[in-house]
Amino acid sequence: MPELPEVQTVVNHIRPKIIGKQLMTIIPIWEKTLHNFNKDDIHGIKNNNKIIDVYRRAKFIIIEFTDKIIAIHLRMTGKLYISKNSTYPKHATAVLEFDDNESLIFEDVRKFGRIYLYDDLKVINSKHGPEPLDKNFTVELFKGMIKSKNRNIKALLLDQSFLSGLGNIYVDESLWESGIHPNSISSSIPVKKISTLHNKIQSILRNAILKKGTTIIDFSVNGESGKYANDLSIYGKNNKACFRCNSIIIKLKVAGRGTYACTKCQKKYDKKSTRIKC
DNA sequence: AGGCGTTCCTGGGGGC
DNA sequence: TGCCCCCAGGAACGCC
Repeated sequence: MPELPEVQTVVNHIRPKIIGKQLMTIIPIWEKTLHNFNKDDIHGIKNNNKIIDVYRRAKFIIIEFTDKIIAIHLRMTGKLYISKNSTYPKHATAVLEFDDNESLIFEDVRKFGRIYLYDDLKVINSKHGPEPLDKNFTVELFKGMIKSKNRNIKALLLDQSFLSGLGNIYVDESLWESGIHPNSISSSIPVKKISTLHNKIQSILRNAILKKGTTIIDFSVNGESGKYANDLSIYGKNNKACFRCNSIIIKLKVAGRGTYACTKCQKKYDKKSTRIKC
C-alpha cells in the first residue's frame, strides 16, 4: 500500500521523464477513476498543457500545469509508469497521453485509485496535516498536536488531516521504534516519548525513501523493487521474536487495521486526560 | 470530538 | 482440481 516513501519514489521516477511534455488526452478506462471531472474537462488545460513540475503532497502525485493541477492518489494498489506501448495492460484504469506518443499508465487492480483536477493545492491542503519531513514540522509543533488530542495514537497517526503521508506500515514501524503501544491515548504519552516518535517518524521515512519504499504485495516501479522490506522491524512479523526484547510479536486490530506490536517493549499509555469544562 | 461501521473493489488464501 | 467464502485496506461518509 503506497505511503509517503512509495509515492515519493514514484514521483522521483516519473518526474524527469515527463516534465516538459504536453498532455493531449486522458482516457478513463474505468470511469470512476476521474473523480471530480471528465475527460472533456481537460480542455481547460489545452492551451497550457505543458507539464511544468511533478511533486508529492501527502500521498498525492501532483502534476502541475500553468493554471491547473492533476492530483493522482494510488490508494491501495495503484501503479503509475511511463509506457510507449499502444496497448494497455489488463488492470489499466486510466491513461494520460502525451504529444510524443508516450503515455502515463495508471494501473490499479482494486480500482480504488483516483485522479483529481484542481486549480491549485488549496483543496488538498485544507484536508491535510503537515508534511512530516518539512522543516516546519518541528518537535515542539508535534508535541502540541499530540497533546491537544485525546485519541488512539494509531488512529491519529493514520489520520491524514492530522499528519500527512503515514499509512499502516510506517505507523507500526514508528510506534515500535519509539516503544509506544498502538493502543495508547495521545494525550497521555509523555513529551519525551513524543520527541522520540517525531525523530523516529522522520528517520524511518527518510530511510524508506532511500530504499525506494517497501515491497509488499502490489508496490513496484517498473519491476524495480523497493528495498525497505528488508528493514521492517515489526510489520508482518506476528509470532516472530521482537528484535529488541525477544518476546513474541502479536497481531491485533487497531483502528480497524491489522496491527503488529510487541506488548513487552511497547508501553501502553492509556489514561485519558480529564478535560476541564468551562 | 471521536469512535465505529459501511462502502468501494478484486485477487488470493483457507477450507473442504 | 475446483469452488465458495472471506479478508485486506485508504479515505469518505453517516451515525451515535
